[in-house]
Amino acid sequence: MNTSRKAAVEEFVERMGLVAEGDGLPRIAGRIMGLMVIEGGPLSFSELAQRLDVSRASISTNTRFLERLGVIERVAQRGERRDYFQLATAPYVHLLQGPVDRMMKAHAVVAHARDQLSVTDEGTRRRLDELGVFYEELGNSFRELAKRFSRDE
Amino acid sequence: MNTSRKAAVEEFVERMGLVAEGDGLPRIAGRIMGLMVIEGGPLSFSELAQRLDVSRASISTNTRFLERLGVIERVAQRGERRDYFQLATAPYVHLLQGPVDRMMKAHAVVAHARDQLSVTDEGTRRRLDELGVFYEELGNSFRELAKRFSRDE
DNA sequence: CAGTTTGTTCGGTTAATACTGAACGTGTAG
DNA sequence: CTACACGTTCAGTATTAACCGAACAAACTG
Repeated sequence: MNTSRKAAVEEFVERMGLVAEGDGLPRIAGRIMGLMVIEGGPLSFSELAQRLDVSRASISTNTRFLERLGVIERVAQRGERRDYFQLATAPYVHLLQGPVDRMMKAHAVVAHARDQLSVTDEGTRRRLDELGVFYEELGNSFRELAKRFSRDE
Repeated sequence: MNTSRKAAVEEFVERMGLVAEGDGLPRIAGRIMGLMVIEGGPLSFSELAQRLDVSRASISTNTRFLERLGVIERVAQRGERRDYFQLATAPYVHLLQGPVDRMMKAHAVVAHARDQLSVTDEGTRRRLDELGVFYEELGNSFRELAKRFSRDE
């Protein structure tokens, strides 16, 4: 039964890798997240490399990446030299920052275009506004979600 | 002054290409969208290739892509053999379908994992639930936005 | 019927980037 | 002091996918 659990965990970790890839994150980052969701406790650098069967170099770059994002945090173990990692509090909020920035950027692109050439044609202005509202609302949704997920859970 | 407008349009079109790329769409698809937002009217296949300085092959694949997505539609011109394209009604809703699907998929991955090994550890179950809720809520937000943008605008 | 235009499809090239192996610096243990 | 463990960095490799040119079928023109 332990073997089937192990298989299930591995499957989940792999799938989280693919999910992450779909969101534009490196696959290994997703696999790290997946493993950390399963195993709560702090995992050592080497343990990650071993369990995921991945080079230490990749663990280094991806833990730094997730750490910088705010999804995981590096913790020290008393008397241990190794680095340990665990999920940050409210880890998933930080996954929304990238999308929020992208939407703001997109909105700015549209607004800039509107300022430059809106005068000319009425239809153009209307279509630019619609597109601008789209990106704006999308950004707002992400921000609201982020607010929700920063409080609780 | 016409030259500056032309430059502004080109800049916007290029930037829309980059925005699209950030959203995981092919750059040319974004450029097509950008051009169509500026020029309202139906644009011919050849015109697109010409204005965007892009191979007809790319126009073919990307118009098909956007058409399939529902963002643009292929329209006929009386007595014309060429294909013309224009923005669909409520074009941007369809850009949300992909994200919605991805979130549902992600949620399913988490739910499946939860079903297989939730029994064992309490913390694991909690963390899986949190992640599941995250994807679920994200999907819901996309759906709500889609509903908003399918009505008006 | 020959020749042209239109859009699609396919094979190959190119560009971006995730990942690895190896070299390195630092700290620790024997 | 030598040997090893740990994490980072860099250069090279591999993989993915966007894009193009060319060959093609279909439809129209003279």
